[in-house]
Amino acid sequence: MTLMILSPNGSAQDDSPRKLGVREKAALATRASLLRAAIKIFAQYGLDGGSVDKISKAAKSHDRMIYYYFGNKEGLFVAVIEEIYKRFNVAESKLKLDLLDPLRSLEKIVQFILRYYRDHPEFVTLLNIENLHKGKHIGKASFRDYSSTAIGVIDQVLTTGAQAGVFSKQLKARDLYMMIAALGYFYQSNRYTLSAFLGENLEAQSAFDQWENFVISTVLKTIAPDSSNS
Amino acid sequence: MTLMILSPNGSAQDDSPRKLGVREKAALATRASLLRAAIKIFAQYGLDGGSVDKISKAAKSHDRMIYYYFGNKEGLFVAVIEEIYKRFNVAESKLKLDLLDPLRSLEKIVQFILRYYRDHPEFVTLLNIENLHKGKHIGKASFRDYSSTAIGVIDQVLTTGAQAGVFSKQLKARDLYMMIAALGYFYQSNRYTLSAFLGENLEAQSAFDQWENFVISTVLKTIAPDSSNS
Amino acid sequence: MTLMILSPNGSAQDDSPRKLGVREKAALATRASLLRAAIKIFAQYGLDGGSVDKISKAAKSHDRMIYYYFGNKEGLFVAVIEEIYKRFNVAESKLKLDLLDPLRSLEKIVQFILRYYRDHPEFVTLLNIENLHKGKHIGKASFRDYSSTAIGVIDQVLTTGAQAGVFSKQLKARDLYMMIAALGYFYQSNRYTLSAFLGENLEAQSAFDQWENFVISTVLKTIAPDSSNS
Amino acid sequence: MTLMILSPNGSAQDDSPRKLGVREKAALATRASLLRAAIKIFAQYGLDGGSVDKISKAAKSHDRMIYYYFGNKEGLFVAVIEEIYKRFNVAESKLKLDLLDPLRSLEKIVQFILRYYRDHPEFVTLLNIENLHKGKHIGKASFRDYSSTAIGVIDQVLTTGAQAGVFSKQLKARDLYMMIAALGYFYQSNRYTLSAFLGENLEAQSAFDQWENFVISTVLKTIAPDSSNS
DNA sequence: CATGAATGAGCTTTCATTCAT
DNA sequence: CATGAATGAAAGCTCATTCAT
Repeated sequence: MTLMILSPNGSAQDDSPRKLGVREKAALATRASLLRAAIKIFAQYGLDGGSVDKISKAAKSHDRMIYYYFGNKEGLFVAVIEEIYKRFNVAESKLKLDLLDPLRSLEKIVQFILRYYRDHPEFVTLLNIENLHKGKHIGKASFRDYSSTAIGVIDQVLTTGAQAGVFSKQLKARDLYMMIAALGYFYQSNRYTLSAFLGENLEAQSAFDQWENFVISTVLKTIAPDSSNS
Repeated sequence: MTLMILSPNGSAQDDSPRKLGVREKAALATRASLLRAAIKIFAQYGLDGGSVDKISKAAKSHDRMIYYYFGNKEGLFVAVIEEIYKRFNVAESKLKLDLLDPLRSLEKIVQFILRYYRDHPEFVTLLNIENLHKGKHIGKASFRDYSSTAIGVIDQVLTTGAQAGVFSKQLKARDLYMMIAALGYFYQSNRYTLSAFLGENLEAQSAFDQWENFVISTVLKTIAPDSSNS
Repeated sequence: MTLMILSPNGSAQDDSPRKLGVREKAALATRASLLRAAIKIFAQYGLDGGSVDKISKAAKSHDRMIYYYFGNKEGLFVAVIEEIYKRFNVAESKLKLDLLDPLRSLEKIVQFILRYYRDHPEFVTLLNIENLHKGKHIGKASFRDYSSTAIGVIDQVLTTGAQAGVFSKQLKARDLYMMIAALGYFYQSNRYTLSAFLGENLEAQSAFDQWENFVISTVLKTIAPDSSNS
Repeated sequence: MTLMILSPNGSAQDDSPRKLGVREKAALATRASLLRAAIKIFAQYGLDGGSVDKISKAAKSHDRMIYYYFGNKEGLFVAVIEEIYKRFNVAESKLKLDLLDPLRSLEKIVQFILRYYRDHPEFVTLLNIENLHKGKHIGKASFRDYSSTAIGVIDQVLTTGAQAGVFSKQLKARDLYMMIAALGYFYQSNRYTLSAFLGENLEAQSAFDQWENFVISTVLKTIAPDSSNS
């Protein structure tokens, strides 16, 4: 469920639902359909603007079903937050890193994060919505500490790199993680106001590529051993 | 109207309104009061959640006045976006930088941005809202290109620093500006979800101080001349 | 569904709803009640003046139900137009005419139309409203071409009368129909301004009787074979 | 002020405003402009839909002026009703009839009425609106009995025709007037619903011409001496 | 497991009108 | 003679949610 370190333990399947009846299957399908629609509609219209009606119609279901499966609108949004983190984690877990090459690993991590944000704007949007609501729902979501594992991986990379003498020893994994996330997130999240100000379309492929290169080089500079101290 | 470079030309007073009648004064007060209330309420409840009723009541005025002065709710929000940018700019213009000391200047710019975001959460929140609406309103706002002047200042600092041999010549001001903004903005904007994940309260003074130091040192590392290239 | 020609085929029951549950019955009652109230309120206050609130209250229901059953106010008005035409048609279909007596048939048709307008002022009023709105709703209503069948009957009467030598052959049924409708409609529709001008109350029974006689005699003169041509 | 009978007494100028100051002129212009705008807007949007705001803007004036000149919205509508009757009368007064040719005179009267309705749809529309409001405003308007003079003229024509032996003696002028008005008015007023039903565009020139011919011939048949009675 | 019916509160906006200058 | 400011009521409509089958 996290950045995989060359050991594909794909066996982990906690919530294994064995042998579902046809009705249970249909029920799960309805639930999944509502959840998928909710992600789309909430990302598009916001939490207030995304009405249960819009969602149930997008899912080709009925309002009532949302209450049936998620209790109420808030419960649905909690499930949405859970789901998008789960998806992020699943994607993250498919990242294959070679700890023997920490520089390359770090580059890959940066690339993964920046591109995930770019390719999943609903993830960014929904996190923004949640922060606008002061993190009210995330506390009610039930998931194991995902992000910390991501930080753990960065920590491992940092440690390996430091041992190899290519990285500075003083850096905290948390800071580096936040730095990468910030540089990727901000670019995506604020692309509309930024584009207006910079007079430049940040959604263009070239702009993104340039930014990605900048972030990678900045991150590498950040972890480089202090030359004046050596 | 921008980062002031040691030349306090505070005299500029463009739209000087001379001799207002008592009615005109009251009218301006009503408008200003509505705008102030709108900033507060929109930041608190969002664009959908911040009803014209809540706003007009917070301003001790009436719904109708919003339509009188701003046309409609959207016009009010456009005015809000304009206003918060104006405020940011006014604050920015009070920053006094000594170009002879580019390192210190850069440090001050970073500090200013990070602390402005921290001390004006409504600025961050409202920009998020605007981005959630795909920058729909900012295009309708009428203001001179603010951010580019900010970038201009950074550009000057970078050039001065490069001439003095303390900065790398290859860095683009735009990238550096975005980097600083991203690191400051993300910390503030995503503090709720981040706090949940890191298991750490990012609103604590110590957490902020630590992050500020990290950002300053990272920025300085980023602009440092490439030692291997020297 | 039209002027019945002595063949009472009252059996026709197309949309037979068999065995309704108690809920479904109540639902239909709610819908019907809203529609009835809408006819009354729209006729009384006009389309703008007849608020959904007034209507729902008159129907002892709730605003929301109008949107539930009719989509919006406009949809409700479309349903109203449909309904009043349907009612007119039902009444029309009960008219029993003897084609062997075309003179008497024509007289009966004139009487029916004039008296229907008089006894159903809401029909006239609502048609006026619709024309004030340039026929915007009638296009959205779904009904089989009613009026043309009415014209068809007049056509039959005219043909029969012409064959019997009592009617002129040159008259178009459409023109005769419009003439009768015009004479009946105008009297009812414009009775307020007319009364003011003529200084005479057109709502008095005697005034109506006199007008009815005038219309009948005029119609008969109109269809009479041209004496100079005989 | 009425159907002129070959005696152009154009001298009648009651409300002669002699020598206006420049301010008084401007004031009258404002008033006239508002009135003109009101006719247009009321005809277009109805009494409820035609807001004082729309009207004052269309007149390039201000809401307040409506209250200044007409007291309130109702007063404005009363003035509108007055104005359109006045206009109709002015047009009517320009009709030149030769009483020595009653047949031709009648034809001309029919033509005048039908064409006036066609060319001044706002007249028809506004009368409809007034009738929808049960003639509430017309009573408050101050004008001399216009329509009765029209009837008077028809009466003269009828008398002359009867004396000449070409018209029936039994016809009442009022009935004939109402008949002509009805046939012209209904065609114009109900053209939208009629067009929908007849499947024929009544606004086409050819349709109007045909109807005009029908009305003229019908009117002539109506006043023809009863051949069986002669 | 799913659905149509119902509810009451809330939303943005427009309205006719009056006030103060 | 004209204007900007202000007001309170009401409009059409959407909302999240619950009820009864």
